Amino acid sequence: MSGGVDSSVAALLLKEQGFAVSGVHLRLVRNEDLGLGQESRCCSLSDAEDARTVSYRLGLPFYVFDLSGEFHDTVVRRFVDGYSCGETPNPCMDCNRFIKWGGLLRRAETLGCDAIATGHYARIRFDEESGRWLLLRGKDTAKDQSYFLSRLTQHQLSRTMLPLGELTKPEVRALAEKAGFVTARKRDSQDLCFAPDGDYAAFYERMTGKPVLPGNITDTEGNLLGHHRGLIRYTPGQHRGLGIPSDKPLYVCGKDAASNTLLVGPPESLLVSALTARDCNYIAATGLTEPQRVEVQTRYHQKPQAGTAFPLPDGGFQVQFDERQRAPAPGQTVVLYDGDTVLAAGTIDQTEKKNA
RNA sequence: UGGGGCGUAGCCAAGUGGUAAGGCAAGGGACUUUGACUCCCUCAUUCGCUGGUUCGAGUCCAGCCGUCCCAG
Repeated sequence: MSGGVDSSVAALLLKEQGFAVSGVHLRLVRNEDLGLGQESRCCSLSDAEDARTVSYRLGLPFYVFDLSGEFHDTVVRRFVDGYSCGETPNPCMDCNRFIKWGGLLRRAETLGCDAIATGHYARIRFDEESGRWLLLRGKDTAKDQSYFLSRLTQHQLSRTMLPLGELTKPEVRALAEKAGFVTARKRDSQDLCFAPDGDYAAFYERMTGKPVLPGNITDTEGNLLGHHRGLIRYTPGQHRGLGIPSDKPLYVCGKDAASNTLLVGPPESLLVSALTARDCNYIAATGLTEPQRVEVQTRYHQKPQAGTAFPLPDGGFQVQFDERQRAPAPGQTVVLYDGDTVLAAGTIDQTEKKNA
């Protein structure tokens, strides 16, 4: 229980359905260790208190698991490493994969629990025909979070309950309101939980002890246009923060970590015709054996895009888009769908900008 | 030193007598369990300076300063 509305209602629903439920709050960050203030969003003291309050109201035993060590060694480390390589990591994906369905699931199993439950908007089904656990979009397409769960393995899926999968956000808020939860009206959004001030560069410097170096900004022809304040402050497709006066707005179209150079260009320079994915997870089938028509998301809350997925020898896949896509970023997650069903997910490795 | 051009917000740039467009940048907000995108709002009592003409000047005139080009 994060201390938000969704996990509060998830607990409520399971309790009402007669399950033996325990409330668990994860402590992921020790602010002191990271040199942060007290207002870290999903790990703050007040969020833990809110989770505790809801648990008590429901009469649930309540635990706080301190997974900050694992969190640091997986999520934070990969975050830092990703930026070091010039990529754009997705720490929330890693947190699900290594923490919630890592340390949390293991502890739950050790304690004899049959499953863990979360407040994600997605659905899990067992498919008799294929004998596989399937991950489906949430019924509330506006809040669908299957993207973030696309890394889950068959075992993890088999041990997971998502009570909010058939509900909409307004319904969940109404249930929370009716139950009198303190979390009923808490706002949805949150920044990265371990860098609440939004200053990634400062966080990176604290964690690595290495300074973030300024460098040149050039166009694709190599003309010097300005200077950047450290490559990690920028990601493909980004527009804000470049500080370059121009007749048309400019966007980040590439990063060269070797020369510490940021490449910028017009919107057309961002279009990608194909990408390759590494480190892939297959859900609906054990893998990809032949080219397959798919719907693709390269970011959360994106309208699915048509394309064709081709298997790669290393177990990864390549996606060729029907229409070129705007700024998919290496390091981010690409998810393949068939309608509401998640087929596979991978980490974006390379992107191709050839005209298709 | 002559001749010509120019000098409007951080940058670019409309505006030739009637009370300062727009773009880029910047700041703020919305959206959002990652990075982004997007959207909305804000942003020159003032037009290099000083005088003058006029009911009224960024717009006309004079001088000065600055800058660019051509002559040299």
